[in-house]
Amino acid sequence: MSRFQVLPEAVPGNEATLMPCAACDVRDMAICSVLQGREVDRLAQIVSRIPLADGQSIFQEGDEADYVYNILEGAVRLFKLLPDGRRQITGFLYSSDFLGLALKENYAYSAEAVSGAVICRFPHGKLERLLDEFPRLEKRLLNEASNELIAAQDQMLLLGRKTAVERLATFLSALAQRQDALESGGTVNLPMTRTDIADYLGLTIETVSRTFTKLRKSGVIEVPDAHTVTLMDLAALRDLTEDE
Amino acid sequence: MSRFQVLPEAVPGNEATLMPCAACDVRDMAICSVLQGREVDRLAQIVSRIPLADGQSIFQEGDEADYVYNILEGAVRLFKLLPDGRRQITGFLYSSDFLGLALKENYAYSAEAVSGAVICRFPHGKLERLLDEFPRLEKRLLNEASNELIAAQDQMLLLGRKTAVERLATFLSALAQRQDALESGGTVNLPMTRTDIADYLGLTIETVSRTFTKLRKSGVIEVPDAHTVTLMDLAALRDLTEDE
DNA sequence: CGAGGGTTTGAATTAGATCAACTCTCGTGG
DNA sequence: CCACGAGAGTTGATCTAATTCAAACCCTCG
Repeated sequence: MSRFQVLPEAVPGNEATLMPCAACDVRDMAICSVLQGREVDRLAQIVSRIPLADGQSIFQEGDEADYVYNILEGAVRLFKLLPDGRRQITGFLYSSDFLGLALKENYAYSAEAVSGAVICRFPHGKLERLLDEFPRLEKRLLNEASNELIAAQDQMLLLGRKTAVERLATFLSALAQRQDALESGGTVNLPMTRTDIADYLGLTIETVSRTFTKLRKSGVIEVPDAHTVTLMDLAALRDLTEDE
Repeated sequence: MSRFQVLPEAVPGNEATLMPCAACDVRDMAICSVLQGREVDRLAQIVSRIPLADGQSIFQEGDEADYVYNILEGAVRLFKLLPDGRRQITGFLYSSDFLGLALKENYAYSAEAVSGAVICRFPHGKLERLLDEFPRLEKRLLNEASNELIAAQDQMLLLGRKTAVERLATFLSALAQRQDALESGGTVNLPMTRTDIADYLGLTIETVSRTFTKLRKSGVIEVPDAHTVTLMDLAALRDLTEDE
């Protein structure tokens, strides 16, 4: 993979490089995994690998939806803004996630790199044609959309009805799941800032900070640095989510 | 249609009746609209028309997802519960809406009739087979899922960042859209209770009631009865949503 | 060493929740 | 025909979880 790596100093220019999908890190996890043998060659011809600077915009709400993406590395945030600047982050994407499910002619939300993001870009129109050719790909997307919808409903429950402690516990618990930190003592990486977490959980940055402190003082987590959480008592954390 | 009408007194028994899709009220709006000519006959063989008593459960979160549905008449609510009873309504469905997009083996949420609901039931497995046969149907579902995801993100913005007035204005404005009440003076029907609205908007029933009063006193709406809203100033209502 | 993000902590404020009446239907039955 | 009760909605008084305002406290990096 490293020979396709675009060096950090190349980032500002934002140059895309062609990439043989066969060598891709997320080949077996992303939507591409439903393609077999030579089928991926078709994909390889239409994708570009794009490294992003932290904070860099991928697209903005309202832009023409010309491309869809796979996340190869790092983290990405999706969000919507109100005219006065209030922001709601509707999701974080990590490596192997697909970006571009919810779209019509234009993107319904904005997307930005959080940290260390490298993405794989597909022209939307060409992907549509591939969908007709490979029904398995379409099935996979429908399945992906179904998962997204379930996650969205969980998030609505969180935003509409959960307390600050329940929100943060749910967030950390889901991250732990995603990062296979499945037992106490495990460690979870938070690539995003407290402001991002606040805008994702429908809270203010101060409340997020205070809630971290509360969890820390109650012995459920430790926070060696702002972007690392050690799970001291995963069962207790799960209890705090109030999920069944 | 009337000859397929199951009379109200038959509701408690919940009996399903076969139904020729050709005569269906929502034939041209629901997902069925992508099927042509004789294709719908295949559908007709696997569907049942089921009238529901108000408040009746369609399925519960965790149930095996054996069926998917179209709403033929009336309104349906989808919701999730926390163990202590807090409820978040994740959406209302109305006639021609599809129910069953977000599912794996089991339903991820519960569904109940709100009022006057009549639904059309498909065995999940048989629909899956139809999907393979009619790619257009699958495309339509993917498109439907995309719309749902966009709506879900709007709702996250509402729940995470909007004030009570903004939430109610957004809700009423969306209902007006759906019911083609596109100008001031138009009237909107609210099939659900204040409790339902509260659980949808992430508020309490008292706050919903006070917010209705506020909108009424400011001359934006009139409320002839609890289930009817007259739009006195649709532009002002739209402004209050804070959407662009 | 000093500047500027990002984060934490404290004190004061407030939007919305909670608690508590009270009203308005509407259906039931004496 | 009217009394009654139950469910749904409204309104008022009080409370509180989270926000807002304010001030430090890191770090890292030039």
